[in-house]
Amino acid sequence: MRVAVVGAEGGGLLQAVAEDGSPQGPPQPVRDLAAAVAERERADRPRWVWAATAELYPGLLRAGARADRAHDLGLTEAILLAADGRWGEPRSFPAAWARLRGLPVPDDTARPSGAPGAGQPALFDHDLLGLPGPAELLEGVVAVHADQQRRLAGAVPRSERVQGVGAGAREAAEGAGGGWPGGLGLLVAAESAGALAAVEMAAAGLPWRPEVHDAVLTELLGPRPRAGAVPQRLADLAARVGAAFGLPRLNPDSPAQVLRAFANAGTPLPSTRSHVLRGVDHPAVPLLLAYKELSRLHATYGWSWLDAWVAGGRFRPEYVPGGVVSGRWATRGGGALQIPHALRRAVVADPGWTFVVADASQLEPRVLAALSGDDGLARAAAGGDLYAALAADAFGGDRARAKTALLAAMYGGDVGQLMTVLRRRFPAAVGYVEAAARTGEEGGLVRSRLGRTCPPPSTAWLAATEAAGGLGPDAEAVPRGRRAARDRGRFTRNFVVQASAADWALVLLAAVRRRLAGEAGQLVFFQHDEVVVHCPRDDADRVAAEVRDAAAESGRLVFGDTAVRFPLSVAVVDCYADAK
DNA sequence: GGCCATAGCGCG
DNA sequence: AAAGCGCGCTATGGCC
Repeated sequence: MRVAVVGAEGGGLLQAVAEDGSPQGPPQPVRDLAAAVAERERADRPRWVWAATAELYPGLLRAGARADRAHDLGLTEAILLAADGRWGEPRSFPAAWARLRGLPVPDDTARPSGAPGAGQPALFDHDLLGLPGPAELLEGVVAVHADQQRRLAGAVPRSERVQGVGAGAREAAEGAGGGWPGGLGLLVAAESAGALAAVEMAAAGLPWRPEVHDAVLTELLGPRPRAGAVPQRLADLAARVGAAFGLPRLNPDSPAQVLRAFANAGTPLPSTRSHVLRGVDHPAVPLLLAYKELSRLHATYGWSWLDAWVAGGRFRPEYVPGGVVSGRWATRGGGALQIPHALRRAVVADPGWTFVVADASQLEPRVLAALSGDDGLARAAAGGDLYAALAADAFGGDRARAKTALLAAMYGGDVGQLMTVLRRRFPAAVGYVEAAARTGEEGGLVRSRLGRTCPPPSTAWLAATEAAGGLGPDAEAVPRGRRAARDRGRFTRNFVVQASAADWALVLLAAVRRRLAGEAGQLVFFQHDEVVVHCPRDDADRVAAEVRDAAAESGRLVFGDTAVRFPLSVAVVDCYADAK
């Protein structure tokens, strides 16, 4: 059971549609959309079909209407277009509808920034679309949904549709148990569930104690300075860095000035990166390293961040599901996915509540094992410490070398000998990523386990590689083209692993969300391979068990029958900093 | 004044 | 030990 929905001046329109998108009754006008949605949710638990979860759901949720399932037309359109190699085309609902009707396609307009909920974006305003009213808007939602269901039914997992995929990739994919387990349906459902979770997490907020944050800053930087002033500790360090060079006016934030200072001191450096500085013997180095670390903390997550992003004891980032090409999430403002470990002290559960923090251990190598169907790697991934098992199996017990080799296989580093060992012992796994790299170098497309598709090469890339292969290329064109090809190979090599890991994590998130429905506990954070649930202390053990079950469920749904395990490390802690 | 590229580093 | 992948964010510094 599906119900298409559009909002209109507080009320809205609902219309039941079948699985294939055909209407199953007349449009039903409602005066109070949230009340109508809540009632229908209780009665039928339908899948809500709407233009964009991020636009419609926050208001519904605020008014008390929680949705269990959705079909987000914009997110689905993006997945379908990408699967066809059509990356640059606008993917919003209005764009999809315009394409369907053969009308000029509007650009994807950026959502206005600002406080969540403030100023409703006009993206789906019927006036802007030149439409007579919400009835026509509903017609569009129904039509685009039906079209997407047709395209989803036709999106058969056949890798030969992918340009440039060599036989190796095809065999590797099929050897793993056959491409996408259920077409793109699972991906689309998980993407929409993720969008619901994102809105709910933004509404719940991550518990955040401003006084603890302030105490951490004060301990590291000195007391909060007046607006615009530099904290004492930073001013001291900057002065001492300057003194070490005999340059009192040196600005440590300026790489150019710092490079000049080192050059004048007889130590020319390629850059002022920390790892370069660490190899330099000069009295300014430790001061500079300390300055850089504290300066970053102050600039990015200092008192102004606290003022801007924490209110009422909650940090409310704006998540952007599917914001990364690999399907990982991004955030808009607040830097929620880069919170420094030092500040996780400030993430403290409410009285009587606690956090269940669960993160997937060694997710990407496990994903590679499951993707490639490599028996040896799957054996190593069947237990707790994959790298230790790998080391015992093929690297004479040297865990560090085993880890380096496997990371290089997934990311494209050059580790010479280690790769030879890896290739001999785990031919399917290495073959899988190398086929993906070859496809990328040739300009082809690769896909995640659930069918999320990488972007095609840019026109600049095509120009660079064509210039290198053309007749009488100039001397610089050849290395430039080769470099472009290699760069893209590393991207697609990594894409198949990172994006499949994102598939798994997204399905995990959806499974956790479903298991928590009706419970007191709430998802409050999701970071690539990690979920955080805020729950009453008495529920923590049950929540931890649910999260573990959700991980096993995600493994089955995404990878089917595999020996590979996806263990979670689960911590029940009152403070986020105490997890792992 | 705003815009943009670059450098650098936080997270996974 | 560092580097290979994906991001967001800030400061600098050149440009219009």
